[in-house]
Amino acid sequence: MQLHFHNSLTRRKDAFTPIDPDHVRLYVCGPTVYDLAHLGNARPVVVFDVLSRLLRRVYPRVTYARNITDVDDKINARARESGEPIGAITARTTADFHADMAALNALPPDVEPRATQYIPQMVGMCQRLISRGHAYAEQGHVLFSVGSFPEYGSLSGRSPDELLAGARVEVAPYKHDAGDFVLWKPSDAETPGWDSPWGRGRPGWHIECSAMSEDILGPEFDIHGGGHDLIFPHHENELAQSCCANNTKRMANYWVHNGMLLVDGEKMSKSLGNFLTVRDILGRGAWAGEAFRLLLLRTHYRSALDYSVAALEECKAELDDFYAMLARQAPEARPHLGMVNWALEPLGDDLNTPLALARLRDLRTLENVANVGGSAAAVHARTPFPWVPEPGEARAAVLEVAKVLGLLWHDPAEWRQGGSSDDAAQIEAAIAARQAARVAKNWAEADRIRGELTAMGVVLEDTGGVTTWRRG
RNA sequence: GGUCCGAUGGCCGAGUGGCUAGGCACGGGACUGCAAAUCCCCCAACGCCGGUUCGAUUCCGGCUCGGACCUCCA
Repeated sequence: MQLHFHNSLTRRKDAFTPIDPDHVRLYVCGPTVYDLAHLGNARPVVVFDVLSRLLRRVYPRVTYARNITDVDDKINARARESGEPIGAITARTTADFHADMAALNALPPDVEPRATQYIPQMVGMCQRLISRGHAYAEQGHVLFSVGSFPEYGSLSGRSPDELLAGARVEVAPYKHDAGDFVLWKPSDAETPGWDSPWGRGRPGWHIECSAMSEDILGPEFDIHGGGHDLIFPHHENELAQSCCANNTKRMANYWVHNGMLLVDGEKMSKSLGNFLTVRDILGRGAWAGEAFRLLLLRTHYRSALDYSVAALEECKAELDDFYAMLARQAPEARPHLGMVNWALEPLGDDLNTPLALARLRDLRTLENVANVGGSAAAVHARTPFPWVPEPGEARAAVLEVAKVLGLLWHDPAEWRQGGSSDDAAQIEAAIAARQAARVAKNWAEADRIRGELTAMGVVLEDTGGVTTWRRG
């Protein structure tokens, strides 16, 4: 399967050619751990989770690295405000992040480096940059010299002149040039710091990503991912730091950026204060994590996505339909490789998850038709050939495709009947009583029992002579 | 102000130089004792103005509106 990705470097969709086809290397910018993850933070995690699953399906070996930034002035500020020690803040927030992302079924990356473990590498990178003439030390700071790197601005499509013209901050006195950015900065006694050739200090502009990606993936790797808002200055600076320190051309060959999550048409961000945490969503019920994951995947990753509760509930209803199919008895079967590949094919075209989901629905319809009856003429018109599966075959294909999307991981019975499960026996007894009434053609009694169950929030489904139930 | 991205039916959302996805909602039907579940059918769209073309929702230009970035940001 030939993959294609939109590459921010070239601003077009490029065929993906790994540096080493036997080992694909992916780096994604992870969280700064000072607060709970909000919905916007979850988007890149889920998007690149699908990307990494796809890569693993296509290539024999994939290394996916995603950092934890646990040294940052936002963390320092939070510690000052709350009085909580920095280490406690970062440890707790990291654990919360892991739990929240697991609830979205995002697999852990292969490597999850922490900035505090890479201070020597960052210092070393600063030294290399200075010795190569790309950085200078001034008043305890180390600054990157933008003028030393003619390609600066190529990722974000800006010329250095434009960048200076648009600069809206005052130029610090220790900068030789207004566009220069801080790689290392001094720490006072109250601020965390490490010894360095320039005195006690701490990392500046996300040099940790450059140091860690080089250490783990090498000076040049395949894909660098993150949110669209990171292109400038974050990734532009990373690229400059890494290329100049390592004397390489690109750092990463493909730069992949996800669009922003919006709420009421505006970016969800901590600085705007309009954010909802992942935990807020998860609190809506056991279904909410998967519903939110589906919500993220039903829009193409590069588009803006406007969050709403109505959309989340629509996703829940759609998952109900999938789990209704999965809960039905069907023989074990092997997935039909041709149909699975047909459904997954859109993912190779710049991760077109909405189209893959449309095909997943078609596979669901085929299973329903095989199981419950009906016609699938409309589906057959779309599929590569009119596949008429035996019961269980399309179901197996659905699960295979869902694995790459990271969906449908719940137990179907648990999804449908979970929650307050202590009344399950009572419900089963009522269903048996109703069935007896139906056999006796005592419709009034059968409907009375069904009415009682409806009042309890239980929905009956009499499919194929078998009565199953779910919570409505 | 500069750079970039987007605008598709009631809502969400793919895609394509002609054959015009999919979902939700609405309406109709099949099935069912009645429902539910399931299946089928129907519905309706490409922001505005020009240009290129036999033909434009798709390509080009302009405009309007929305969003992102311009040294905190996923």
